Amino acid sequence: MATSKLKFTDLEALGQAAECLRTLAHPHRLRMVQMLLQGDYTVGELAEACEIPSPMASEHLRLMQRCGFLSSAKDGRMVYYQVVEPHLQRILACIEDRFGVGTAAK
Amino acid sequence: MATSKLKFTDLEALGQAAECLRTLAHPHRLRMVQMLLQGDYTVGELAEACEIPSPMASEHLRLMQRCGFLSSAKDGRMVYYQVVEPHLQRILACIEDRFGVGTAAK
DNA sequence: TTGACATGTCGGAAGGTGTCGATATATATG
DNA sequence: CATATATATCGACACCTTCCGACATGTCAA
Repeated sequence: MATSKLKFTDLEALGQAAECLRTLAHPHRLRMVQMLLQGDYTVGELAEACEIPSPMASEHLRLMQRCGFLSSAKDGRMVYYQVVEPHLQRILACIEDRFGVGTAAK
Repeated sequence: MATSKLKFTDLEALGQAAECLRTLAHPHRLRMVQMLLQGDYTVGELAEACEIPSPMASEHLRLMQRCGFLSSAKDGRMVYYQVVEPHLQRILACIEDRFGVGTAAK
């Protein structure tokens, strides 16, 4: 191909992008991000929604916090997490568009 | 939280989404998808751009084809791959927006 | 203080993934 | 035919992630 004005992201940046995507690529973490994009939740609430014990949820949240996806705010003995990475909303919208959104409006 | 009309994707669908994201979450595969969104390339061209041997590129392409991301067309002894999953363009746009696009316009 | 609860952290076992080398298939050239 | 090229596939190994159990930290209530 006669490379005219093609622009590619360099492999090093793509390595960081891949790391972020791998952090996101887990059903429980996807669920947590999806929930946190719609409101604030504690570790326990997120754990219950994912049907996993709280310590494991805490570990997933820690991974996403280290990636810069989430921030946490302590309130008493509860900890609320929030989404701080703005691109997550667009990516989750893609996923919901492709894999559907549950009709569980309760 | 008084769950009013929150809609969450069920965990099984998120499992499939996570599998797709894991397939995408690799620097070489991201580069291949980025290139294939801008034109047609052979296995060898993709391998050279990723600085990996062709057999390894072939393996990455096979993974993405099994995920439904790509399709292939044979022309002589070359094989051209194309992007067939429409959401990939939006996701790559997100990644380029977050991690930048190389200014290597040659 | 003691006890209960919410969250966080550590160590190890099991499974999956990436990478490499060698080999296989298919196609064009001489 | 033999050879070279392009792509695909297989086996094996190291590495990473996930998960679980146990324990630690921190906070509230009595």
